[in-house]
Amino acid sequence: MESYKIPKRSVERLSIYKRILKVIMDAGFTTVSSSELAERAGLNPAQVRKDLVYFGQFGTPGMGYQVSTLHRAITRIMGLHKKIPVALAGAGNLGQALLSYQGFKDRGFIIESIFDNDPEKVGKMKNGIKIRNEKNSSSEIKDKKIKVGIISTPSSAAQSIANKLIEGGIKGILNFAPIELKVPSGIIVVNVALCEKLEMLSYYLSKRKIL
Amino acid sequence: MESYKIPKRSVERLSIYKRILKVIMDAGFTTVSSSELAERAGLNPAQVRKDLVYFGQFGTPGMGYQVSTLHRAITRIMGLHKKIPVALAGAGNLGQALLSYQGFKDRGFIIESIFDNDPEKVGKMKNGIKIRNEKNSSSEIKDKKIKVGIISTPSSAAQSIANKLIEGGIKGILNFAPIELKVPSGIIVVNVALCEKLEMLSYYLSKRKIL
DNA sequence: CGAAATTTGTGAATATTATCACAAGGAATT
DNA sequence: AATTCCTTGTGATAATATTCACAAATTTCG
Ligand SMILES: NC(=O)c1ccc[n+]([C@@H]2O[C@H](COP(=O)([O-])OP(=O)(O)OC[C@H]3O[C@@H](n4cnc5c(N)ncnc54)[C@H](O)[C@@H]3O)[C@@H](O)[C@H]2O)c1
Ligand SMILES: NC(=O)c1ccc[n+]([C@@H]2O[C@H](COP(=O)([O-])OP(=O)(O)OC[C@H]3O[C@@H](n4cnc5c(N)ncnc54)[C@H](O)[C@@H]3O)[C@@H](O)[C@H]2O)c1
Repeated sequence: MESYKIPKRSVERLSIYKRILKVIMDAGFTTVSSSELAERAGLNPAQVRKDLVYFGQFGTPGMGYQVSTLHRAITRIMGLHKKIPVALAGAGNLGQALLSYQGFKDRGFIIESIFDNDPEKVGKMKNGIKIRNEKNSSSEIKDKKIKVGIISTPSSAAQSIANKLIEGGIKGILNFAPIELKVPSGIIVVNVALCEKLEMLSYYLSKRKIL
Repeated sequence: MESYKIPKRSVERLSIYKRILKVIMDAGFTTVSSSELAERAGLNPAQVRKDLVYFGQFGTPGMGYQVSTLHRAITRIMGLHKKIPVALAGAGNLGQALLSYQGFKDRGFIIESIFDNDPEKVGKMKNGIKIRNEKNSSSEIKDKKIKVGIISTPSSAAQSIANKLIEGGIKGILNFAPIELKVPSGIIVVNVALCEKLEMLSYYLSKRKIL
């Protein structure tokens, strides 16, 4: 049923290749080899080729890859060629940083709804949108047909807001709260494990007797 | 030279176990089994046991793990039992969110220096610290003996600020800029690949014809 | 045009990670 | 104290992921 088994890591790297291709393209180069890409991404050239071949044959032996063609192909493969409306739950410190992040817009992710439960915040405008009460999130998401949600509430509220988003029709969640969300099958959750990363850093530095 | 090869993933999961143990401890339980931990972390019980055994034998057959003992052990293994001074480069949207994040303090990460290059920001106070000009970052870090840095500048500035931090004696970097930093061997970089995560979400949703 | 130089795509070989499955250890129960 | 019931730690096995290495394709250059 699944189109071949493509490693999750390969998908994540696709995003990295796209970013690097953009840089190369802007620098005026028209072709690039797998070893050049690998060098810039800190990977093995064979891995770059394997990753790309999961999605099609983009290269020309003796020459490499057409930068703009490959960039466009990856953009399309990842579904980034059209705008994606997004709902944001939790307009706190992190939520507001995400709201004003240009990089999301550049990639086509448009935040179209914002939810919070703080009466101080509900009703206020942010980035041209009115912050709504999280109680109404399901129906608003349903109305706006939004499929992607970002959770940046405290972890205590994350599961309940996830349920509401899903009830409203959200199919994919980017979760910043340090908690494993329980979701029905078919719903995709991607966690941004920020604290874990910092703690990993602490581990490696401690091990080397640096801290 | 390296003490056994412990998978990076195991280290990251250690951090997850610690978080879950805290929840279980606060709920008043004194012991926990690998299957309970696995259930809550969305993992396989054997994996939980394997992960823990990399670091020591903490369990009692027939009973499981002593919650508080294991929590303390992990905290120590990860070097989180003492305060860790941190330098933050880039006091923009994200940087300011990180600054006011209680979770970092709770985990012992104390931001003691902030650098920016925006004359509007330099000199202003944030969380009780004066934002310094990034030009002076090396010497200030050297003076304060800070070993951990967080980079939340635009990616165009990330490499140069990384160089300065390292020059000042920083050994570990948590990097939010979407770029692969080049660093001397011995310096540890952990990337928070936020855009990649969102793009992955887009990919999986597109593949399922949801977007 | 033909030879040399590149560089892809890929099967095979490694290496790494995750899961299974069970003997052995210890707790709880009678 | 014997029995039953759990649950660990771990060797064996399976699944994944990465790297090697090379034939085939194509460009470049003489
Ligand atoms: N800020 C960071 O740098 C950072 C770093 C790592 C992880 N995180 C995680 O991200 C999440 C957000 O962090 P933050 O610093 O922005 O916290 P915050 O407290 O500043 O913001 C949380 C926001 O969520 C709102 N909220 C609470 N309950 C809600 C509900 N039921 N529905 C909708 N909104 C609700 C609050 O009113 C607040 O505006 C937390 O889970 C935190 O652990 C944050
Ligand atoms: N904000 C987000 O939600 C988000 C999400 C994903 C990734 N990121 C990444 O995080 C980084 C920061 O994002 P942001 O939204 O906070 O950007 P921002 O523009 O709001 O902030 C960047 C800050 O860095 C400062 N700066 C610039 N050059 C500097 C230098 N050489 N030394 C010190 N400081 C310098 C700027 O003055 C500014 O204050 C970027 O690389 C961005 O791609 C941000």
